[in-house]
Amino acid sequence: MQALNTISATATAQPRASGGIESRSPFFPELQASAQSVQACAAHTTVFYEGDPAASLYEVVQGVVKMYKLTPDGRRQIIGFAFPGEIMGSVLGEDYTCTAEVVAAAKLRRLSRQQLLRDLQTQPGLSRRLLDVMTSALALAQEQMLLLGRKSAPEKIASFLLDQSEKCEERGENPNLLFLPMTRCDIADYLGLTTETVSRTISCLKKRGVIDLDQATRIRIRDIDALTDLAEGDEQPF
Amino acid sequence: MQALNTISATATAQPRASGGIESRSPFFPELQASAQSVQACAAHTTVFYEGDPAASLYEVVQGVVKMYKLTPDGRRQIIGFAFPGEIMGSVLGEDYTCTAEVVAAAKLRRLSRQQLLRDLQTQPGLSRRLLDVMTSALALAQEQMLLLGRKSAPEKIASFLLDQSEKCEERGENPNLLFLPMTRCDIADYLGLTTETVSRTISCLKKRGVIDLDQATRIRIRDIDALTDLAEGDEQPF
DNA sequence: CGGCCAGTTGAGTGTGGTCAATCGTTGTGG
DNA sequence: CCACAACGATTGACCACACTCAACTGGCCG
Repeated sequence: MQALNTISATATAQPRASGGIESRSPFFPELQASAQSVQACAAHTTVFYEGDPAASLYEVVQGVVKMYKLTPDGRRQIIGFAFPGEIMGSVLGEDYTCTAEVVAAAKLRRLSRQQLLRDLQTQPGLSRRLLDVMTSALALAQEQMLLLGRKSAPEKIASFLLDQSEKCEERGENPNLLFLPMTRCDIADYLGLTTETVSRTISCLKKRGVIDLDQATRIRIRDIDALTDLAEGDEQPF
Repeated sequence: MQALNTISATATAQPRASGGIESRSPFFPELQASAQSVQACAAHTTVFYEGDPAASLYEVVQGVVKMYKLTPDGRRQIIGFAFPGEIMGSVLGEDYTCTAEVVAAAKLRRLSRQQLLRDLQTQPGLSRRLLDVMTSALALAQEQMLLLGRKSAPEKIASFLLDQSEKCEERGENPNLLFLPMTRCDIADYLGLTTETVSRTISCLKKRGVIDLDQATRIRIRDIDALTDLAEGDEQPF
């Protein structure tokens, strides 16, 4: 399966900014053996394709990668964004279940799946950590299903911004100043909306004074309580 | 969780009409120790609540259980239906991430999570099997995100019916004769629709001759190719 | 300067939701 | 045993939220 929107991998220098996002330590420190290499990938590079044999897993060291699935006619659903410290691909799945494409210039640590499978036998703690990763991935997926199936556009946007804010906080950054390296179209495909609706809803939030933005990729949260209320559907959307 | 159906697919005995779907062997045969008991649960019984401490895991031996999440104002998203052979709850999560409620009279085998955690240390193959279960659960969740975010109502219904048909086939039953123990409202909450839309779409499929139904809970697939085309969005919905 | 792309904004439409009435089945109590 | 209540399913009329199509803006780079 090929991605429709696989834009030519022009090595465009990503407009700064993702510099701050970097994981401090490898996620699986015990796996130096199976770590093949750390490679740098420019934006729009496709790391792997859905349906291809899953030879490797990748740990995001720096940058952001989006994972998505496509319908036969080209509609896209972004499954998630992988930030530094996160793992893409699964140990036991024979094929990739989604396509991974670099959003903001990234460094990826490649792990051999075969090697990992062998390590599973010898390293007792490893499967436990993998289980841990998958447990939270599954919980996140369930939360996203609730969002996709039952939330309105304003609720989706508010939830997304709050999630990003939390991620910022976990990285020790200012949770009120979000840098969003993905495009409006990416956000739309993540939330089950269109670019226009994303743009409109964000404009509306700005007009209300809930958020503020100078550039499209940089959002300041002014009223986090209003955002929380909106995410939970407590408040009138418009 | 298709991997869960790696149970003996030999037997074809399909007992009593009201959903006497039953798995013949426990999913974790090595876990007789941690298996507390097998309890019978009537329809509408709640097995566990989202947010409660996850003391136990449950294997569905017979019947069907739905798992769902709620928004603060009561909207519901069904995360999945658990059929015989499938596991509910996770080993490493401290709290349940969703609520589980019996759809069709069920028998559930309870497994102590504490005991399972201990068994993880001593039984080398166990974590591998758990990883396997979670891997397919995650793949399924991703597929469902694509459905919820990007498919139209007819595509959702068609996809759902095909999924159910596949499940039938894996159980060794007639894949063209579906028994759906869940209500239209359950189906709607699983697909991110309303009961009315589910009902309308099913009626439309019937009118077109794609499916046939005498009772609401029993659907015969007459034209599986048309259904496949519809699920992929190849065909005009109406 | 001009092309390109992401983003924004506007106008109009349509899919699916809301509200409401009716039908059909099941189960219960007089 | 039948009447009736309760509930799920179906169908219709209408509406609104989000999508489509389109125009325009602003930033970036050749």
